[in-house]
Order: sequence, then structure tokens, then C-alpha cells
Amino acid sequence: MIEAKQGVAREAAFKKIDPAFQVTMRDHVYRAIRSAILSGAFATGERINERHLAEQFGVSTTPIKEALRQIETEGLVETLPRRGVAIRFSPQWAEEMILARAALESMIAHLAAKRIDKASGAELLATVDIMETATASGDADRLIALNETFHDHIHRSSRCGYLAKLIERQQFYDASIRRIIHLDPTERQKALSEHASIAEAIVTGDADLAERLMRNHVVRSGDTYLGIVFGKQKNI
Amino acid sequence: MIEAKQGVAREAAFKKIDPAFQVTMRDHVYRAIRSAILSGAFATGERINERHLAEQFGVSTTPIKEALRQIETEGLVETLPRRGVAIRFSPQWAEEMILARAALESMIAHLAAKRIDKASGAELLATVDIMETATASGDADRLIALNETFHDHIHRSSRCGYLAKLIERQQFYDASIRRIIHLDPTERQKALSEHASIAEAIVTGDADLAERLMRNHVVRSGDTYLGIVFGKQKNI
DNA sequence: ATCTGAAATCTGATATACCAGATGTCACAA
DNA sequence: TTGTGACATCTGGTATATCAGATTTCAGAT
Repeated sequence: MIEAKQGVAREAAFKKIDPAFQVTMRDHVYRAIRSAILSGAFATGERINERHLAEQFGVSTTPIKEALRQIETEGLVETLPRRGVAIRFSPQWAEEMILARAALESMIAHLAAKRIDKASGAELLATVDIMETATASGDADRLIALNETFHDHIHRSSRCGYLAKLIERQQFYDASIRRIIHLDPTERQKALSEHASIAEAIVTGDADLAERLMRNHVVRSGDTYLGIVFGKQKNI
Repeated sequence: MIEAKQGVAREAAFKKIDPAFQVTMRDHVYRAIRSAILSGAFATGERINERHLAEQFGVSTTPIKEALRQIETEGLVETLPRRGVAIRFSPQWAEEMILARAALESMIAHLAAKRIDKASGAELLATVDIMETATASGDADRLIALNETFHDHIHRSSRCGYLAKLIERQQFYDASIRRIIHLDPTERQKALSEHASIAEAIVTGDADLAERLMRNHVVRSGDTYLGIVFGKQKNI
């Protein structure tokens, strides 16, 4: 292939649009219902009606059904054939979602410590530095974003697509709740020091330490969320 | 409420039928497609067509779509809106499914060690005893069933419904492949001794040991499966 | 007062038609 | 030869109608 466009008439370089970007009714419905369940809008055991939901959203039952099947696979609801869909999410479920996330994140941290390269490691440490600044200034929204960057970076470094995807589903709190936590200086400081030590362990290549630290971090911060959302402590 | 039926005319006591027992088209299709994907019937990246599947199964596209949404949530396929459904399962995905299972099973073993009661512990040890007999006699099918009993028992002892459910989805091999493994005396013996030590750790209440043993067990046996299914070894 | 069971009704399950974005084809112009 | 763009076509997305199991209601029998 001949090299084109050298010098003059350079075109603007746009990035390819991710096909998954497109938002379908199903996707919208999925997010809305999932979020509602996780925020406790339904009582455990409560039945939800596909037709009613369709009416509320102003769509047909088809996207509702597909969305419910996804939520069912996540374990948040249970479908009893020809009987109905029942909410399964509960405080206990939330506890276990934290445990699942702890187990998976620690596994991925372990692998990241083994697989991360120099450049990526430097980026991770740089992220922690930025976090330190944000922690001091108390910018909650910025911290939330950085937190995501931090964990995403570790996920990528582990080169585990499936595990990363699985972890995404183990989150039962949203940005509004995270903000509450990040507004507390003590909590902010705790999270920062944990992130720092996790990053160090990963960059150093100490897989076992990274694993242990990550697990404790997820469980501890998870407990804090549990306390906020359900007003109680976990009993492990 | 008045106590009825004392003495005479006792009715036959039937167990309640689990509503989830009923098999719908969707459920059948879900299992069939999932199993086909996991057994390697489709190449990674290959596109599958909802209409074609509907024709093959002789049903409409509705149950197909719902089943695909479930499989998508499991991460085995990816749906690109208005473009198509593509297979995502690959040897790497299988490796990660093992890792996920190892992480989750070890977490659940940890909890089981902390929560199991005397009676349940005795049952677990009894199961191992039976496994010992079956291992000696080489009854592969019996061993497969016992294996399931063993892990289920641990799941129940941990009192974790969500985690147990999550683990179920991390299995990429079916009974026919398990049989192959259980026909190998060396492998059988290895599995037995691992099961025995896991059971002991759990009954003793040594959570950390149980966790470590379970993790190694899942990873090791998982590697064996990987070798059989894909003819290669994992590179952790 | 209580039990029985037919009928009304509720709910999810499935089939079908049609919509709309994505892609491929190919005649036609430059 | 090459690039353009209308158009045929492929694919999933959505709406709607209908099917069938599950549940409830309630009149009629005991």
C-alpha cells in the first residue's frame, strides 16, 4: 500500500466510534431497572410486572423482557416461568457482591503485579500522585473519576478482559453514593493510602501482597458503602 | 389454625415442585447455545444470526433473543446493536473463567470454614469418605456426581446464595469432559487428596488454609481441563 | 360454614410483522 | 481505472397479537 497524504491536505483524524455506543431502548431500560433495584426501590421478594414496566417506560414488552433477562443473569431478580419476576436483591446480596468483587479484584491485582510493564507501572504511580492532590483538595467528583481510572488501569495491566467485565457487575452503588464517601476526609485519606500501597505492590511485582491489599481495600470500602446504603455493618 | 390429620387417614406427603423446574423454549435454547459455544462449536469472533438460530430451533426469534441476552450478560457473546451477535468465548476466556471460579470458590471456602456447623461438617467428611470408595472403584459418573455434592455442600455451608450462583456460571466444561478426567487414576487420586484436605481445613475451621487449598485445587484441575479442551497449558 | 370447581383474569411465553441502522452491490460518471 | 451513491439486502430492535399456565373469584353444592 502506498503512503498517502504526506505533507499537504492532511485530513482531520477522527477516532472510530465504538459500535456499542449506540443506546437502545433495551439498554436504557436495563440500566434504569438495574439502578432502581440496587438503590432499593423494590423490596426483596417483590414481584415486578413486565407489562406495567412497559407502560411506565412507554415501550413494548420486548425490550423490557430482554433487559430483565440480563438482570436475571446478574442474579438481581429471579424469573419463575409463567408466574412472575421477583426481586432477589437484598442487603445480604449486596454483602456478597462486595465479597465477589473483593475476590475478583484481588485476583486481577495479583495478575497485574505479574504482568504490568514499566511504562504502565509509571502511569499507575502517576495516577496515585494525582489522587493525592485531589484528596488534599477534596474534589469528590474528581476522586470518583480517578478511582475508576486507577482500577481500570489495573484491569488493563492484568490483561484480563473477562475478569474485568465480571467485576463491573459487582457494583451495587452509584456515583451519588460514592460522592458521599469521598466527601469524608478520613475516608478519603484511608482510600488514598490503600491505593498507594496497592500501586506500590503491583509495580514492585509483589503479586501476593497486591492481592491481599486489594482484597482488604475492597472489603473495607465495601463495608463503608454497606453502612451508608443499608445502615449496618457486615458480619464476616 | 387447628391441627388436622392426627392418626388416621394420613395423606401421602409430596414435596413441593420447584416452579423453576418448568422448561421454557428460552431455557432450552439458552442451554443449547451456551453449551455449543463452550464446546467450541463457534470460532471466536464468529457472527451468529438470530433468525437462523430461530429457524434451526424451530421457534420464533423472541426466545432466541432472550437467551442471547443472558449469554451476553455472561460474557460469552457480544451484541453490537443493529450489527450482529459475535462470539467472544476463546481459550483465554476459558482461562479467565477458571481464575474467576478459583477466586470465588476460595472465597466461599473461606466463609464455609467460618460458618459450618458440626452436623454439616460431619456430612462433608462423610462425602469425602464416599469419594474415597468411588475413587478406588473408578466409577467416573459417580465421582462426577459426588464432586458436585462436595462443592454444593460447601456452598450451602457458606450460606452464600449469590456467590454460589455466580460460581455456577464459571464452568466451561460439561459432564462428558469431566468423565475423561475422572477416568485417569492419577488425576482421580490427586483430586481426592485435595478434596480431603479442603474438607479437613473447613471442618477444622482453618479459613485461610481452606481458601488457599480450594484455590489451588480449582486452578490445578482447571488447567487439566484446559489441556484437554484446548490442548494447551495455562500461562500464569 | 365449608368445599368444589368453573370461569374470569393476571402474567409471562411465543409468534409475527415491521422498523431502522449497517453493509454490500454495482451501474455510472469522471 | 476509480470514486460515487442509489438501492437491494442483511441484521438486530421494537411493537403487537395471541397462547397458555397460574391465580383468584365466586356461585353452587354439601
